[in-house]
Amino acid sequence: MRSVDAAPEEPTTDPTAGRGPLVPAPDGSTRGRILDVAMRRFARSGFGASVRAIAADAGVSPALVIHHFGSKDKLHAACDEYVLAWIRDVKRDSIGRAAGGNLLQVLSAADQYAPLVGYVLRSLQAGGAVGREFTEHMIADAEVYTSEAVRDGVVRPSRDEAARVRYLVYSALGAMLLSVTLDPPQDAEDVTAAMRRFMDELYLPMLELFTEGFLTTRRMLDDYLLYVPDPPGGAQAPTDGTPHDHEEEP
Amino acid sequence: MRSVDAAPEEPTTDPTAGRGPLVPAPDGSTRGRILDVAMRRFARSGFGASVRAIAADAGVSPALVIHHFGSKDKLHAACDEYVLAWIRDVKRDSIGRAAGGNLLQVLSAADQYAPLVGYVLRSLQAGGAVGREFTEHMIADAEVYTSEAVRDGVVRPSRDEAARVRYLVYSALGAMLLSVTLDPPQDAEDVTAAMRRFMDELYLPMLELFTEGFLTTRRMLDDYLLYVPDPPGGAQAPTDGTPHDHEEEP
DNA sequence: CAACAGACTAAACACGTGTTCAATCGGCGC
DNA sequence: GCGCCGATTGAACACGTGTTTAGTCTGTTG
Repeated sequence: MRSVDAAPEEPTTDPTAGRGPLVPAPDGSTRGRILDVAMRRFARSGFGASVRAIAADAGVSPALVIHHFGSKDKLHAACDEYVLAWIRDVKRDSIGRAAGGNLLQVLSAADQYAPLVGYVLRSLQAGGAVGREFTEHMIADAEVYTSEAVRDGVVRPSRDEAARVRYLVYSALGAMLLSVTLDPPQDAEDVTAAMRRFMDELYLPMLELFTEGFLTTRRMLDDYLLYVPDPPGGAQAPTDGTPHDHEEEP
Repeated sequence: MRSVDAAPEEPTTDPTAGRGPLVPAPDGSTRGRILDVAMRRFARSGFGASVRAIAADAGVSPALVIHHFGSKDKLHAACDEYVLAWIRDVKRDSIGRAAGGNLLQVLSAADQYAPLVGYVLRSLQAGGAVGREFTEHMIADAEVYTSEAVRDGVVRPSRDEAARVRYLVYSALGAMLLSVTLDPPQDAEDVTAAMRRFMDELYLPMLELFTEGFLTTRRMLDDYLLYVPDPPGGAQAPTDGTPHDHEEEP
């Protein structure tokens, strides 16, 4: 019997409610519910969250979560799989609609993804498997998008496409991570709001940098290219042949 | 950023080679020794390191470190002060020599700073006071340097200088943090080596982006500038929260 | 019904943690 | 000598942790 004398919280239930799409409805099983609240608790409090806290969230005894998952580490691993599957779903769906572009934007756009985003950030912070895999996903996607954009002529080619993509993803992801780490939202559920705020504030400088650059002179780049053995890829970049509007201010 | 304007010789320059005054010599006192090893242990193992481990490193009993510092939290605070003072010293010294430029570069150049760098990274990771203050230092410095560079005509002006500086610092710091988090050096003492490797690998795309930009068309930037209330001109901060949420294009 | 299986729990176990306590040791002033 | 005080310690305390154990309950199957 699940009388559970004191279950003060767990207002977050109502699993199959008229929620938006793409939130995995936990099946009726207790195991599924534990998995769901564990993932949310990890997202909110970090992976140091105690088994007892998770059990309380789910309204069960600590022994039961061990009974179902074997150990806390295995529960952690199960949560990792859970959010990776969730991410795959979101990605597949966002490919369907023309949204395409940036997974980060899609995720931060809807509050329903707050636990997902929180979990990913926690994993990035801890150097966990989910963080690593998420980064690889983003790099792989960005590689496709940039190569298309280069082909279409809206993005400049690079002397080392792989390195550029890695740099861009690391910068974007790292800046975001640093921002929410140094200035965390008081209500831990508002991580998506914090991300939107971050984007709103820093979108202009990013756009400026991407279209106008930062330096006015090519000297640093040319000097670097001069004395450094050229990078691996055979991809050549414009030396002077491709004229750019770069030369003056509007 | 490595300044390449000089002759094409590898950075054997190493502005701090052969001298040691920039690593604070712990005074003879046991308390000083404990503080020093505690800071190093925190840098190597994170702030979850146990008092017992620190005591073992210092060759004393756990009770003694509590006796000298009152509690683990106070020891943590003392370590924060310790590394902040250290950073101030490094900065003051690096201003003396023409190195000037980037604190990150100076710090990652010399292995003697490995504990300092490690500690700062741990603090950034944990959202601690040192991380926050270090970021503010970097932003303040970058503001000075960029304004000088803009005045000298080697850097383009921005529509929002403060936001740009913040964006650049967050990107650089965040990318670095993410890199060492996702791919940590096995020997935790080699964090400076990992940073140098990171810089070597990603310096080209950064330089490319800074001098040539990323996009070939101004459309995105112009569109953004069109429908967004123009950002404060006089180095002002963004207006407030929720200024212009979702709009639809006409 | 009896028997088995699995969900579930209360209580305890084993361990690591930060911290405290009482007691030494060693030097310095009187 | 005495007395005092800080440095230093081994042992314990109080607590939180993940996990185990023994047991109860419920449902299903023969």
